Amino acid sequence: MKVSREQAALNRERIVETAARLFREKGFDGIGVADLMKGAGLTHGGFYGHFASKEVLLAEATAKALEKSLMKWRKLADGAPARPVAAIAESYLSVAHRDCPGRGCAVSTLGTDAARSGPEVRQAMAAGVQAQLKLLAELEPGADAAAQRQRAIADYASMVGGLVLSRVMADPAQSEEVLAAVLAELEQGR
Amino acid sequence: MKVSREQAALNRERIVETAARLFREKGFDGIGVADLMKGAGLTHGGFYGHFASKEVLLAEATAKALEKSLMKWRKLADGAPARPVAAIAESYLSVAHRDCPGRGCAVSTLGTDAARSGPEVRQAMAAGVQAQLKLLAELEPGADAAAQRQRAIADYASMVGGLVLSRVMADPAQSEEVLAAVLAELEQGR
DNA sequence: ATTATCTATAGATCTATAGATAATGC
DNA sequence: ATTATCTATAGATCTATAGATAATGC
Repeated sequence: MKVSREQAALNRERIVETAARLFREKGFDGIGVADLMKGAGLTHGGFYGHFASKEVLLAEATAKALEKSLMKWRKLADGAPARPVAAIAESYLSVAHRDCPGRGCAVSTLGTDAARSGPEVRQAMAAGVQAQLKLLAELEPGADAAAQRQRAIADYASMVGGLVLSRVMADPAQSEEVLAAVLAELEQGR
Repeated sequence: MKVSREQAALNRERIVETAARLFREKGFDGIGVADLMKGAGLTHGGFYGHFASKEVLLAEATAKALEKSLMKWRKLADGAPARPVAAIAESYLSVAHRDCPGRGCAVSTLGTDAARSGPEVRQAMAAGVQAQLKLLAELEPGADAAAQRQRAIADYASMVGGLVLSRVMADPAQSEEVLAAVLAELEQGR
């Protein structure tokens, strides 16, 4: 039953990764500790050897999800140096992203849950958002740093809101109209 | 114990109003039928005389909340005929709105919950969003109806995303920076 | 007689803990 | 000997239902 320390660390990692996916797919209250552990291939009693509470995992999974998003943004920007923000926006406001909430931006899937959560979770998400805003601001055109940051915030808000709206729309045509409109207006603006 | 038909209809109405507030404040899974009924001054057993299930109430409360938002937008637009969209955006991206989720836009509080819900709830929210987009499009400047609608969608997405981000930010200064930036960029765009 | 509401509870599920188990690491 | 995981369960909570109650509406 017992595993090596190394394996235990890998198990912990797998719990966080599984949680980062399942929370984004089902929401904070949509998945329980037992099913979460099952998803990671463990039994639910073992959970509390790794985490003090479900909420601690929420915070960690949120941070992990946003770290991965930041890495993805960096890659997208590096792959399109002439128009990095447009590359990020096109990826963000895509049908693929809309249909894969479990691997996408945690703000678009867990933003409202986080806003209602305790300080640990909110802090984790706020820090992740700030990191993404920092990168986005560097990539934005603009007269000065303040103008770049303002644009970064506005663009991020458009992307988050656009994706949330596209997921609310049950009709695919309506949903894709939203994605296309937000993207078009975003690229028109510059 | 029994009340008149008229009173029963008023009670049903009060359950929906209470639900519309509490769901927006606490999320779909953050409030149970018992507490909901308590909030409406009734006992929880009586709930199922009015609604077939909690999910049916979710859909109805969502529709009610969005109807009220639409009425508010109409009023704001009528009160500022020279710049109706700006008036709506200023109200939407305000500290007051951020701090009163229970009386504010249901997309900003329940959008991600709705995206994970069944067809009834999603349909209710999608219909509410379409009604708001219709009004907003009429108020937008633009060469033709298509341009107006595109702007309406993009502006709505900015507002929703901006408010969600502002609620994620635990630090008031950061939160208000988001509101101000989205609003400024939105008004600059025209 | 009908029915809106209440009390009580069934049955499921959820977080967290206690204690047993068995393999690791000294 | 230590400890990562497992089994089992406590205690709380949640949706939904059953049956009783008492006031309305015919």
